[in-house]
Amino acid sequence: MDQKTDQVHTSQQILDIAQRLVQTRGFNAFSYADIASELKVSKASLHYHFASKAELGIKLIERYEAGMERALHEIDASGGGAATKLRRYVNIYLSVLADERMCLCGMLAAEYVTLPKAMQTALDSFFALNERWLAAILEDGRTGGTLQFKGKASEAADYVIGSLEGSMMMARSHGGTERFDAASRRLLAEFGI
Amino acid sequence: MDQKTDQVHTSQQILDIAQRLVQTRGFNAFSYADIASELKVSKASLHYHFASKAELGIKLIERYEAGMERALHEIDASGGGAATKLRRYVNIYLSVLADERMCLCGMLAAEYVTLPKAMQTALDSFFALNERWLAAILEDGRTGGTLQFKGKASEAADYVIGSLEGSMMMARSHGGTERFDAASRRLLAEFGI
DNA sequence: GACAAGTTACTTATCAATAGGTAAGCACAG
DNA sequence: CTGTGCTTACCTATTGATAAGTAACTTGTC
Repeated sequence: MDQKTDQVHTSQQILDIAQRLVQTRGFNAFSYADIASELKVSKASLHYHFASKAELGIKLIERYEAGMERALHEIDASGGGAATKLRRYVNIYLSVLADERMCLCGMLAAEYVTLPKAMQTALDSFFALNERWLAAILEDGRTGGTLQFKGKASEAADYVIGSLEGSMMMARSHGGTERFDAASRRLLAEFGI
Repeated sequence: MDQKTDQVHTSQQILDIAQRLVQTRGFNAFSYADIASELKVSKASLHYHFASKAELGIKLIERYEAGMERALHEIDASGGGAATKLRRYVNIYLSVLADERMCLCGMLAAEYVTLPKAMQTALDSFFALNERWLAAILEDGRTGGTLQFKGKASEAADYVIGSLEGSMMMARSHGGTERFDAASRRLLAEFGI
């Protein structure tokens, strides 16, 4: 097999495994050894691709944010009103939970104070992206009369993010998505949908 | 000094320090060495009081749940309607956040899958207590006309807990309580208060 | 009330396992 | 023969945990 392809392939595989481990166990509860044994490569090989755990963590957040950005653009492009877009946003969280995972960044938010500064900065950026996008959708919906809420759209956006992340966390220990479903329906109902 | 008093004293101090560490850093991100150096005792001494980290964790949750139970009984006894009681419940979370901490159990919920079974069970019990109490208050308020919401009270209670825990988590990385204040006001508004 | 026999609350010293990380070198494609 | 993608073989620090000992106090027995 081609080496360059291999490199990309291996790097991606490392990130895939690491992401799943962070989403299920958290950043402080997995090690290079965990990835190495699963991928059947040496720990040193992991250090070749990601010099330090902090660097791996940063790449993980950046990739996750890029994926989220793509998903948000797809929602933007897919047509439908603000209410539909909000529903689709909630469904992103639902699909993560259905895979028995936490949101990568929700997990990392819990570990925030223990993370390297660069990871904290990357995390801030992820949540800022979500807040901006959500606030715009909410404001748009209120203007168009399809969404109802009071106060600043940015505050409402923070509320939505906090609610979804928290409900996800709570639902995870009970298995299944029922609790999250109920909570997200309630959240959407607040906006009149 | 009296020995028995000493034991209680030291055990409490260990729990106090461990609790703060879990609430700020998480269970997987602190060690016996952290407590030992802060309390200026040997690690072995910690193992004398709490044979294993898992045992320490269980005691931590049990004590926290007992404290919560006391706080809830105080709210019950303090008079006032369901709306006032709900407000006071939210204020418990607010005071924890004002101390720059996460809810102990909210933190542990994030680490759920990495915890010893006995800790998971203790955690379940904590959240079950909160859910039961909240559901009763909510149902009471709805019956009395002081709180408005739709659907099952237990589901509404789950929603409140998830929202509060999540908003707390999100607020923590931004310092201050403003974001949590805004979110909790919005949450309470949902119930018509 | 004296004194042996515990008990309590620690200590020092040590352990195996694991953490993240590095140095040096090998195989192989271009 | 050079660079890429790895490996083997380490290293140091830290993890939770244990063994063995000690000083200080308590308890039961005579």
